[in-house]
Amino acid sequence: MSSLREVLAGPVLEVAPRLLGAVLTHGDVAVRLTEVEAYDGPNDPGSHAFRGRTPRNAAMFGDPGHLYVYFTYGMHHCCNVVCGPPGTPSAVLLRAGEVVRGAEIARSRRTSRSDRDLARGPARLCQALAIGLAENGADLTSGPLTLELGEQVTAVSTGPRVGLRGAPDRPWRFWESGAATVSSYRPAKRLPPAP
DNA sequence: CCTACGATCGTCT
DNA sequence: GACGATCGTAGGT
Repeated sequence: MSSLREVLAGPVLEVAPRLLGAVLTHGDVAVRLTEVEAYDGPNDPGSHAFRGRTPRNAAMFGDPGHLYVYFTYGMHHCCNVVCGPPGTPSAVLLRAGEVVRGAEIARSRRTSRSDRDLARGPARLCQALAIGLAENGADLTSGPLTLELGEQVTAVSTGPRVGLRGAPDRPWRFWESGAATVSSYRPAKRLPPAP
């Protein structure tokens, strides 16, 4: 049986689907992951690390098994699990999951009508788990934030990533087939019609 | 169900 | 100075 850190140190495209079914816990709230996206560091025009290391993305260049959290759209946070061999800035964006513990608390943090939507979407997942910049770089093998691999999910679907422009479409989004909590797909803004 | 749009600010050009 | 790994609401079908 391999440790979490060993698994996360593998190639990002192998790690990402293995995270489906894993449970991320922060204090009293826990979320079982149903949708993730792979970001392959320097080879990936869609990755925050594509243009090298900056203060914001520094956590991606750290050891696997840590969190990379960023702030976007002036109001939302998204979180990634850093993976790949140490120093390779690869990460898996946690896009959605189902709240399996602490639903009461998660509900109080969110303005959502249904429990299904509590952690459905990357920023909602962060809200439900109270993950913000304070958690950037957090070690997932100790402390209040922990990640536990679950039973391997066998029914996995793949498709293009969400919300990206300027990156070739790569089927690097993975979700548990049929899961109710998978985020709704919003295609990237369409280009204006050619003249 | 769907598409459209405003919010709001850190980051990098 | 432009834009974003998004969300919630509004309104139409």
